[in-house]
Amino acid sequence: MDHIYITTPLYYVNAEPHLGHTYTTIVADTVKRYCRQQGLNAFLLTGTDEHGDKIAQAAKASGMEPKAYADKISAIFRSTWDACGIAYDHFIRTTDDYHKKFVQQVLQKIYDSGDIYFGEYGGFYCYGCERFYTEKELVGGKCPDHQKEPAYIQEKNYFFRMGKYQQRLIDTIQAHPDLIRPERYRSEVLAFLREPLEDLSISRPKSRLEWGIPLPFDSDHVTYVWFDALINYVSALKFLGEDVFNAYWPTANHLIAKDILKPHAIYWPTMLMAAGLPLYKHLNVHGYWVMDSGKMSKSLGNVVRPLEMKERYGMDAFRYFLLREMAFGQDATFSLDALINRVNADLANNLGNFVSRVLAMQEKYFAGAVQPLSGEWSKEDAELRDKFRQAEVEMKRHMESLQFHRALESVWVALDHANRYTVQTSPFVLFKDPEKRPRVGEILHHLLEVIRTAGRLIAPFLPDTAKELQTLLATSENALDSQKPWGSFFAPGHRVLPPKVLFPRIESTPKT
RNA sequence: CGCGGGGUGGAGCAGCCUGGUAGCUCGCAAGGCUCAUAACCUUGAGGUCCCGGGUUCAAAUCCCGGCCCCGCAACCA
Repeated sequence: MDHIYITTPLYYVNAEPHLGHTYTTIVADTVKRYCRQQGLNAFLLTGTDEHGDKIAQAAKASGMEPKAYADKISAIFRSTWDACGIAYDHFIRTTDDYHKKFVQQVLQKIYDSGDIYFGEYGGFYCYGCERFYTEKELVGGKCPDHQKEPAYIQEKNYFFRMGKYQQRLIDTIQAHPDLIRPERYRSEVLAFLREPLEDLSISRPKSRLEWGIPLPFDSDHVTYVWFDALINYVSALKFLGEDVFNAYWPTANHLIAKDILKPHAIYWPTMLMAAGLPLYKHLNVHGYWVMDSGKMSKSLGNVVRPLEMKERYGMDAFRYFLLREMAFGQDATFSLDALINRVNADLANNLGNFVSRVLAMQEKYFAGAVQPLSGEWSKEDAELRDKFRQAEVEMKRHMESLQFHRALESVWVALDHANRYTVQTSPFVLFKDPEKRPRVGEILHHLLEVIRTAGRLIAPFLPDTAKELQTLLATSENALDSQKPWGSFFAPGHRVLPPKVLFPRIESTPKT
């Protein structure tokens, strides 16, 4: 396989980007960068979901047309991802013409094949909320928002024969154990599928919801969320060309949070089946960030704004925290204390300080000039190299199972060892004896290899830092991509730059 | 019997799928080093891995039961 297609969900434009959006997007970006580094053609899609009642209402509330409102919020998402350095390849909006057209094509196709029918839908409708409630949602028979009893109304809607594909879906999930992962979510889906699947309401009458894509076979109805929002994953590729679609679609890796598991694990594959399209390759599901609001400064409230985090701590520090702290699939706690702790311990102390000490010695002892490596390696030298080889192997394994926190951990195990090696070999002591200076040069050569290798390994996670490391090494060849073996990268005499503080220690929680 | 997750040294977590000396970060104690961002290195104290059964030569890890927390339950990642 030489392609991989990675998607984030389409973010609903009823709110500005928050921590949840940011996490999924950063994970997607990291996976893309990693795959690209592994030699794959990686394509990352993100975008915005812009239709629906909530948007129409929000637009009205701010005195705007729905499209103008969506334009505004969508632009905020896009510029946020740009500012965060997210390497997306295409940004799709569900209001894009090509998308609307494609959605209609798919609807027409499924309608023609008989899997969409006109039926009656009855339910408890609250005129205040302008939405239906299920019996379970009602509190004491009343709408939880308006404290009023909803009216039971019936309305004609179009339905997708989802139930028809239930068994095929179960069979598919069972035949492909890693279709939905981590496994807990697969189990959850299979558990849900033990109950009969009802058909899916996919339209709303225009009289009640205008802001949507009209059904091609009945202009009095518009598409309700599912067909509109999910199909983007395919429409974006189709828009870029049939060859792009053919190359990437079979490799699709969707990234989502657990709240939209059901639509992606059940509605979407059955829709694809009905449309005669192959299924995605993996559905990758992560957990929630739980706000530790007790430890958060008040002005931050419960909203973590990505740009604010970038401003305060730097994008890489923020990325590092998110990727290192959450075990993909499980919930994790977000707190500034934990973030500061991580940044100080792992980035400032372990990585940053390590780079400083190595470059400082290289500068002080040899004016930055790399010294030659003799054929004879000490036991420590070989062990150091092996630790990084091991880190690379483990990283690969953990990336394949989406365990980003473990992938990073394996690099830091090696970095810890590099700090230990520095003390064990003590070049700063040896240097005092002029006869031992060649050995000091060798040790530093190995330590520069550590910087190069660590830079390569962390590049998908901390792209800016990796670039800075490369700059400090000052090599003409791209140090982050080079596959040259340990010890053969630096030409003797090549000058590296003096140290620079990569991550300043954060002294205390800001109380702004 | 709605569904799911969790309960591991002072705090926060990983490990559990693929049983076999209980690991990480922070904090604490003592020492070392001086190249470095008051960093880095070494050592130490501290744990009935929620409880009770079971399987096994062996269980934090698998199975059964119980207790206690926490999310979700048709469109907030």
